[in-house]
Amino acid sequence: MGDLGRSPAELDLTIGVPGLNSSSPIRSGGGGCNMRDLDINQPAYGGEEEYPMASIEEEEEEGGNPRPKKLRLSKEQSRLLEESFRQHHTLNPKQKEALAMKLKLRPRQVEVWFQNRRARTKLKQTEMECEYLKRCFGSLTEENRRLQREVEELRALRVAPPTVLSPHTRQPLPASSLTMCPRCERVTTAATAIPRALIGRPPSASPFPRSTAC
DNA sequence: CTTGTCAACTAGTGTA
DNA sequence: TACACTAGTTGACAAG
Repeated sequence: MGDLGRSPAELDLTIGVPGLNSSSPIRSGGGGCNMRDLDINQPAYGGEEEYPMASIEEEEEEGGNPRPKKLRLSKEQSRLLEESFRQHHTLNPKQKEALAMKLKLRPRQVEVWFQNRRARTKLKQTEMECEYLKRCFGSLTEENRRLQREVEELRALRVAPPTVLSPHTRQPLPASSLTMCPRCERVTTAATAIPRALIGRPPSASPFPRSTAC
């Protein structure tokens, strides 16, 4: 992250300049700056490949350099690579070669950049997925708790029969006087459920006629 | 000194 | 078998 916030003065200091001697690197603000004192076009690990911007160091250190110093791509190189990455996440050999030429890098560097870029993209996606799944887990846990409470409440209702007040006397009715609509399963009293047309029928008749229940 | 970033590496795997 | 890719790692470097 910190790299994105670089000051402009730090950026274009180490672009390979053909013919520039390594003993006189370009630096900003005079001497003493330890940032970006490298030519980004230096090949890594002694550079067995031959490429337009072969480094001075390559000539100097033929004999087994342990590991090259850290290279940093310039702002412009990064921008072009990002732009290319937006168009396609992988490169065929021709595209790689062309892009490398354009950026004055070795194809291997372009290839590595794309590999790392894909890895970063995937990591970011994984992190986002992780966040999403965490949120899902949270809401499902909450939903689960709510449903558990509901189950407990319904269990309690089954143990103790419901208390229904008489619409006439406002007194609790005995459970035996309650009946349930077969369609909507709503509990009601026999007295209120009997339609007027059925009044006078034998008590065995259902208060919910087949065609007119609820 | 610690930590985060990133170029560049190695090892392992899939594919034509 | 060669090549391209991914995952994991290393090491340089900057910033806090």
